[in-house]
Amino acid sequence: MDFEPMGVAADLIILTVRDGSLQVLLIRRGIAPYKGRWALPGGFVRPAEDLETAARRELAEETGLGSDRIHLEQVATYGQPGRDPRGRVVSVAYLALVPDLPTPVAGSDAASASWVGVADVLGDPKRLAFDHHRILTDAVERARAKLEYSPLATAFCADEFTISELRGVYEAVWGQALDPRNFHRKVTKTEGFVTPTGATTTRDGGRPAQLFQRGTATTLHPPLTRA
Amino acid sequence: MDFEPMGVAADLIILTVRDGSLQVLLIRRGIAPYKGRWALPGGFVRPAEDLETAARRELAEETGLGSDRIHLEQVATYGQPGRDPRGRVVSVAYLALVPDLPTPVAGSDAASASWVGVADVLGDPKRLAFDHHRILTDAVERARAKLEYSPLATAFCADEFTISELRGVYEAVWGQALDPRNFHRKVTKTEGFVTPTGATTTRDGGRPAQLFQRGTATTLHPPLTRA
DNA sequence: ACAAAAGTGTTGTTCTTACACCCATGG
DNA sequence: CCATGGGTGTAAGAACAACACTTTTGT
Repeated sequence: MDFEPMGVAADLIILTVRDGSLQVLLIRRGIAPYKGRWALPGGFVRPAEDLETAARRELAEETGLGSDRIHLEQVATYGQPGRDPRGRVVSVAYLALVPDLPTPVAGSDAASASWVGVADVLGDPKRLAFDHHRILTDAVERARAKLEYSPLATAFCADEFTISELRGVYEAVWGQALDPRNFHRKVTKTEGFVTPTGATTTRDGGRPAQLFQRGTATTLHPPLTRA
Repeated sequence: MDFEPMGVAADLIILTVRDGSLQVLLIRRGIAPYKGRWALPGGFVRPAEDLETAARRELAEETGLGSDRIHLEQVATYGQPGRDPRGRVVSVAYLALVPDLPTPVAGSDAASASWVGVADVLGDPKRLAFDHHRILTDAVERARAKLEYSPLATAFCADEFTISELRGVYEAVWGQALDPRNFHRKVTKTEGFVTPTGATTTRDGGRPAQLFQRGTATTLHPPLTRA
């Protein structure tokens, strides 16, 4: 056992869909390095802590979300020497998908946290500190890909949702309009994707829509497809 | 910067297809802990070394493969406290896909390395040291999934290969027979998957088969599908 | 009545599957 | 000639895309 000790951090890409666009939770750095720049929330993994546990702890600290029901998955690990000017730090990136709750992003220790449009951030490679632009790019691509073959889009929705709300998630994440009629058919016919609750709502305007919950499927057959 | 220093290792899941079955390169551990058990090859990341560089170095050490043309991708990172009884070690797993070369697995520092059938190893959760059974499970599932939507199967083949050799890769990795005729059509019609070299071979017996090389595509549209 | 969104029907096209069939070689 | 694998044709069925059309609400 003869190794170089390194810092191990868990960084979070927390995504949500708000106002029809995909947004990411960023914090404004209050200290050097990269003071004043935007960064992904994150922090060091503690001695007796699992990687995912650390990610959930950070998630709770940043969002105030009792994180048990929040979707969280590991994306990749970044360890280029020099990626953190303070020393050798290896960062494990976790992707979190949260519904658009009226949660006002409980400001914690980090200076100020806020939701920022993903398209804006990805369009400017210098906006983020460290190698976070790269990490965000990878995480967003993961999310986009997983919507195709998994029922993950429901993670962005409240417990009960309408088909068009679900379609809004796809359209925001993929940045692409989908045919409401074909989408409706495909989603409701795919075994285990969504299950009707029996209730209806008129919150989207027009004719009342059925409400659904996530189903039990973990993969979608056949997948939904992007153009 | 106040963190618990940890060891960071790169572990390798080196897969190949030999004799019609998917095999993984394992080493027999010569020292405690888990002395005498099989384990994935790997080692600590050095101070000035990138994670992928470390993985390529280990790959070269274990297989003697000048690794530039070998497919290597990160799978996931494992960091449960207690996964290594010697101390806190976080392990970044890399998946390598190599052709069935007549390379006799250059024995290095590690006691003895050999190819073992993946089905056998996965069938016995106690065969591998540490949490390597879990890591192997994840890596194999990644490989199986990626064959569907990427031209990755060619990474298991020599520079020039026939369609039925490529089919043999799919059948070994998925553990499932495929229709030779439909497979042929699908592969040759998918833009950029394979390109004919013009040469033919009779090494598979029967009528001479065209030889192909990998194409330039990075994703397959439409994907090949498992049952 | 009208606008807006939900949801169903239909039609032509494309993809998939299963399998019949012919081709080109080695023995 | 025959066995072996390479490769093409084809027809039935499934999935898909585009869009006309009906339903049910709020205003």
